[in-house]
Amino acid sequence: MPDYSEDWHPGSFTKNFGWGKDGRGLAELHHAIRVGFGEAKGDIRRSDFRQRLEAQDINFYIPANFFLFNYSNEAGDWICFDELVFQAVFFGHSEHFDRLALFAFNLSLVGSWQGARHFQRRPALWSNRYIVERLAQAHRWDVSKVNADDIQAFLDGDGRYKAKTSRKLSTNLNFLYQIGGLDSVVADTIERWWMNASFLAADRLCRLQYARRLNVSAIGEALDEFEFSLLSGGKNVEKSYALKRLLEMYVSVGGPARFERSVEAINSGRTNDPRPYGLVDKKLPRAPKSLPAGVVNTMDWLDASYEVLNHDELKAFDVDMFVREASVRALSKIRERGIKPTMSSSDLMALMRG
DNA sequence: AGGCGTTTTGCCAATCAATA
DNA sequence: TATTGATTGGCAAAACGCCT
Repeated sequence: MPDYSEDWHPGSFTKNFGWGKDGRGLAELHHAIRVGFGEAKGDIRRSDFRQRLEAQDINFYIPANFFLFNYSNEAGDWICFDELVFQAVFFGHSEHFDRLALFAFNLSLVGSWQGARHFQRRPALWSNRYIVERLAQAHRWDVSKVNADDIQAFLDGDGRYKAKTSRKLSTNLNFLYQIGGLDSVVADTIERWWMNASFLAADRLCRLQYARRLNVSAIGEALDEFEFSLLSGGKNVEKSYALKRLLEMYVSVGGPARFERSVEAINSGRTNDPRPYGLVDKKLPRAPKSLPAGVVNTMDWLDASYEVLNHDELKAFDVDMFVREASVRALSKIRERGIKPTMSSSDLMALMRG
């Protein structure tokens, strides 16, 4: 069980990352991960990641110590090729990435490395508890109540926060929430980032052995313990169904081992397209789950309830795009037919469907 | 617009902790 | 105890916002 009585430290979060200006979201983080991993398609040395970032004057502490997953063994310190890295390396920067990265930050499970202090395993518990204890519980998901002053009041009123100042951390965190899109994280609908977030959380809980076995119930219990639903915008019937289906898929592709399996499949020639592909659950047509090349070919669970998308179809399947196009189509129909201000909403819906 | 007080941002120095 | 490396906070410049 997570220990929420642990002290909170700002870590290097009072150091500034340099997110860039005007609506670029977390593009700099996306870029940093690509720079750090280079051509690698598997775990890399923390020192290599660091060297590559510092060679380009990119702050190393924020990506490595707050967003990515670290572990060490006899051979040294490593950074995992997990779902967040997969999404950064194989897909261009998008809002899907920003939401996923913000989720990774809030989940705050980054493993450890040689010389790390104990509290650094959960480097942003202050954000994790702000989301769960303040936004979800006290504010009942009213995102409009989130601002630097509210974050600061939360920190100042909590004995677990151990630092001399709180203003800078509060303004920095509020800034991250704004550019990462916290307002869209709080959503009832199932989006692509949410599906990726379930894989990301599963990756980390498996790696940390909080999920002791690679099966749906063990991972599901670990996700509950670490409040996956609360950190990803709340629970509903559709999300519960989707999570179960996603975990079945996750287990079938080998869990954290899916990336190694993909590399093997490509190297051995068992798959000829090295690009990721997608699966769409026909009951959840809003969002496909992207998977690394070659990991599902032999799976017998892939039955008629899933649609397979090749890489190009996966790229084209963008919910935002779909919605935008649908709105444009509906608008032109409205103009054609001459909309009246007295129309009821059901009339409007009928028009949009037509 | 221009002046003025306030807040934010980013740089980096002081401090702190780990290791040799 | 010295050295190295990471964390935290101080500070000043820049940006913001609120008046005339």
